[in-house]
Amino acid sequence: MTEDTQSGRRAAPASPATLDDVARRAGVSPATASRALGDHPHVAVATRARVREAAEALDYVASPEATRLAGGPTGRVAVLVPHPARWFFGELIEGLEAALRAADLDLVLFRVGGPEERAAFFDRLPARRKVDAVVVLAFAVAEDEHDRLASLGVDIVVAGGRAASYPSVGVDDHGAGRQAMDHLIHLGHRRIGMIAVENTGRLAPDPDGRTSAWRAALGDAGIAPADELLVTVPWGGEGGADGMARLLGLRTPPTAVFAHDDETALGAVRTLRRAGLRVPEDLSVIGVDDHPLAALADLTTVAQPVREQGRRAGELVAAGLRGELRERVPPAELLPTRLVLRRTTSPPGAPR
Amino acid sequence: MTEDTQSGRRAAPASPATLDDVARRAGVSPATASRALGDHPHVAVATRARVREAAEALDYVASPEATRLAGGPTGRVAVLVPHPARWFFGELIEGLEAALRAADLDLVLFRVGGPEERAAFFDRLPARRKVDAVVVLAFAVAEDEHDRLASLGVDIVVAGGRAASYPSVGVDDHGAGRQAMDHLIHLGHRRIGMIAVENTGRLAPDPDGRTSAWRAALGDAGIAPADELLVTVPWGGEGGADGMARLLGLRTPPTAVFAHDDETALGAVRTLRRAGLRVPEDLSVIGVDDHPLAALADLTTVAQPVREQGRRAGELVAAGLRGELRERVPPAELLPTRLVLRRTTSPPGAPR
DNA sequence: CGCAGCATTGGAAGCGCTTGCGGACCGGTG
DNA sequence: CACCGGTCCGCAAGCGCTTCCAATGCTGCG
Repeated sequence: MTEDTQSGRRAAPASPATLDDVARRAGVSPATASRALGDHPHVAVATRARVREAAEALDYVASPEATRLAGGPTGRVAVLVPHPARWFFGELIEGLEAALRAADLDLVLFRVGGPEERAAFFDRLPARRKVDAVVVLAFAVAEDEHDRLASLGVDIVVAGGRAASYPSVGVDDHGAGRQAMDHLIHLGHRRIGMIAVENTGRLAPDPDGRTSAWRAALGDAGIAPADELLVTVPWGGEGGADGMARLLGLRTPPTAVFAHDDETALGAVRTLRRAGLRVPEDLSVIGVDDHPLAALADLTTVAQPVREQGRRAGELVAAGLRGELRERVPPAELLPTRLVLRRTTSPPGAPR
Repeated sequence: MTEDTQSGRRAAPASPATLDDVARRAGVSPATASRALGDHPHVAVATRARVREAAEALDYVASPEATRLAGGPTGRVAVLVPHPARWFFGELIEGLEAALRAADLDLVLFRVGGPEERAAFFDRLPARRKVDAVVVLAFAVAEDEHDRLASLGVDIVVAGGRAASYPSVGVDDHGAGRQAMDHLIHLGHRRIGMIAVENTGRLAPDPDGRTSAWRAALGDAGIAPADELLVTVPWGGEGGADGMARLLGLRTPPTAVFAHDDETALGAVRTLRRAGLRVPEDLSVIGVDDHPLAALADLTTVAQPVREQGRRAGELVAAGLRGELRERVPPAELLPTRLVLRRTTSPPGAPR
């Protein structure tokens, strides 16, 4: 901390160039400089160029604080994520980050995982006065939370799911579920179990999409959905393992299982392996997501473009901030999902 | 946009209470209000209380922009992360977020994954003037990058690895590697392969830690490390699968393999399964991390407290910002790793 | 050739908060 | 009783940038 070496002046950070510096260097007033840099109309091209040059030369970066204080946007968007460490959310974040970066927006992360964290966020609203928009990652916003969010007075977009009152981009969970179920049914399965995950903290905007698909697909195939075949577990591999164990404990276990997601499915597979059952010969398993490790486990699944969902959401935010899509009805974009055949599904009671 | 209802002033979001409002309500000057709220000395207790009340009543939140503009800190810390979607980084982020939130600091995420992204970041330095500190997540900062970072003029902390010039918190990679290797050697393995991962983008502050452990452990056991047993692959399950395939292609394949991390190990396991080999009967595999899915695959591994590393780094940042640890030598905290025995390792050529 | 009309640009007023400076007051001291 | 050293508190000057308003200089049309 005592290295004010070179020429006595500290490194750049001590006093970054200000707009005034740029203006002076370009030989214009700060007002004009501001307009030039901000791409405002009514600035001569030559002037604009000169200012740009000066800014460049001085390595100028506007102080976001001052900009904001004076009425401009903050250039920041809050991202509310339940579980940053889970693959699904991580992908969403990556996509989002790419889009936001392209739009020159900063991503401020807020975790809203457990109930307390979540309550704390909506209560204290730490993002208040700090961002231009907020992106909600795959969780349903409750009525009261909706109000709190509204009090931020900024645009809101949902990624990784649908939401009634906000623009959103996600996949058709019910449709994805149908793809999985139809595959199983086409293979000839009649007794199909479902491992759903608990909706703690009201995760997933469309919590029942996949489960309802299970029910609907069965119904359409003329099979009465037996309630005992639907088990609900905590999210994760362990949950999936437990769920599978419960299913195996039934008088007549299913011949195939549709797991809410790949990690749950992987857990189910472990239980089967440990029980000495072969997959898919003895029991088929299918998940949703196309998690990278699902490929390693040769898990058949319904893939969804997660990163893409994040990216689109980011673009939506950027567009909104640019003033576009302002008056339009909240668009709900649905990206396509597709069945990925691997080796955990096969006709019942038959190898291959 | 046309609801300027009540007495001409917009709804709450449009005009949050300002310090002036608070001051007026408390019957003092803004200056005093500021001091009262800021816990400055020389403010009568009664006054302070009155201001506090007023602030409370008005649901006042200082405008961070104004605060900062007037000289305060930004209350934000930049987090540089290569791959947000990978489990390791996700965990790091979760831990970091928790610590920063506790310190009332916002987390601004910057991805520095691919070479271009990385160059872009260090070139444009989008975090400039926007944060009070930066946390580097598990990648080695190059010389020139170091300089750029320094030009930000803020504290820097490394999480998930070691770094010569910055305070850091991570694990002893070499030590972790030794734990894995020693386990294999104790089991009686002599011919042990290593699947290392490419250090693209100069990831991992201590890129050679685990590999050097492989070499050292072998040497200490009186075994000459055969170069053919060391294969380097791109990070990920597929890489691990390829690496294993290469190892199997050797004239004399190893009887055990130490994979750089769990995902790589999982890939190796798949190759073995597909080759019809049994794990661990025919070949033992061990990884590092204790990825949640490693448990599902019954993978033996060396666990490292990832989230904890993030948390500690966050605390370090907070402490630094509070002015503590200012003059101390950059501390390099090393958290403990531990061997987690599961079912992918056993004595060579012998089940169980 | 004169004037309206528009493109440009500068002046200046803040945005909301922190703080140096100094005034008003109070109790204590010589 | 005048004066000193504090304690409290208000004034006002910015922090760096945006934007309203007005001023300037041209251009083009009647």
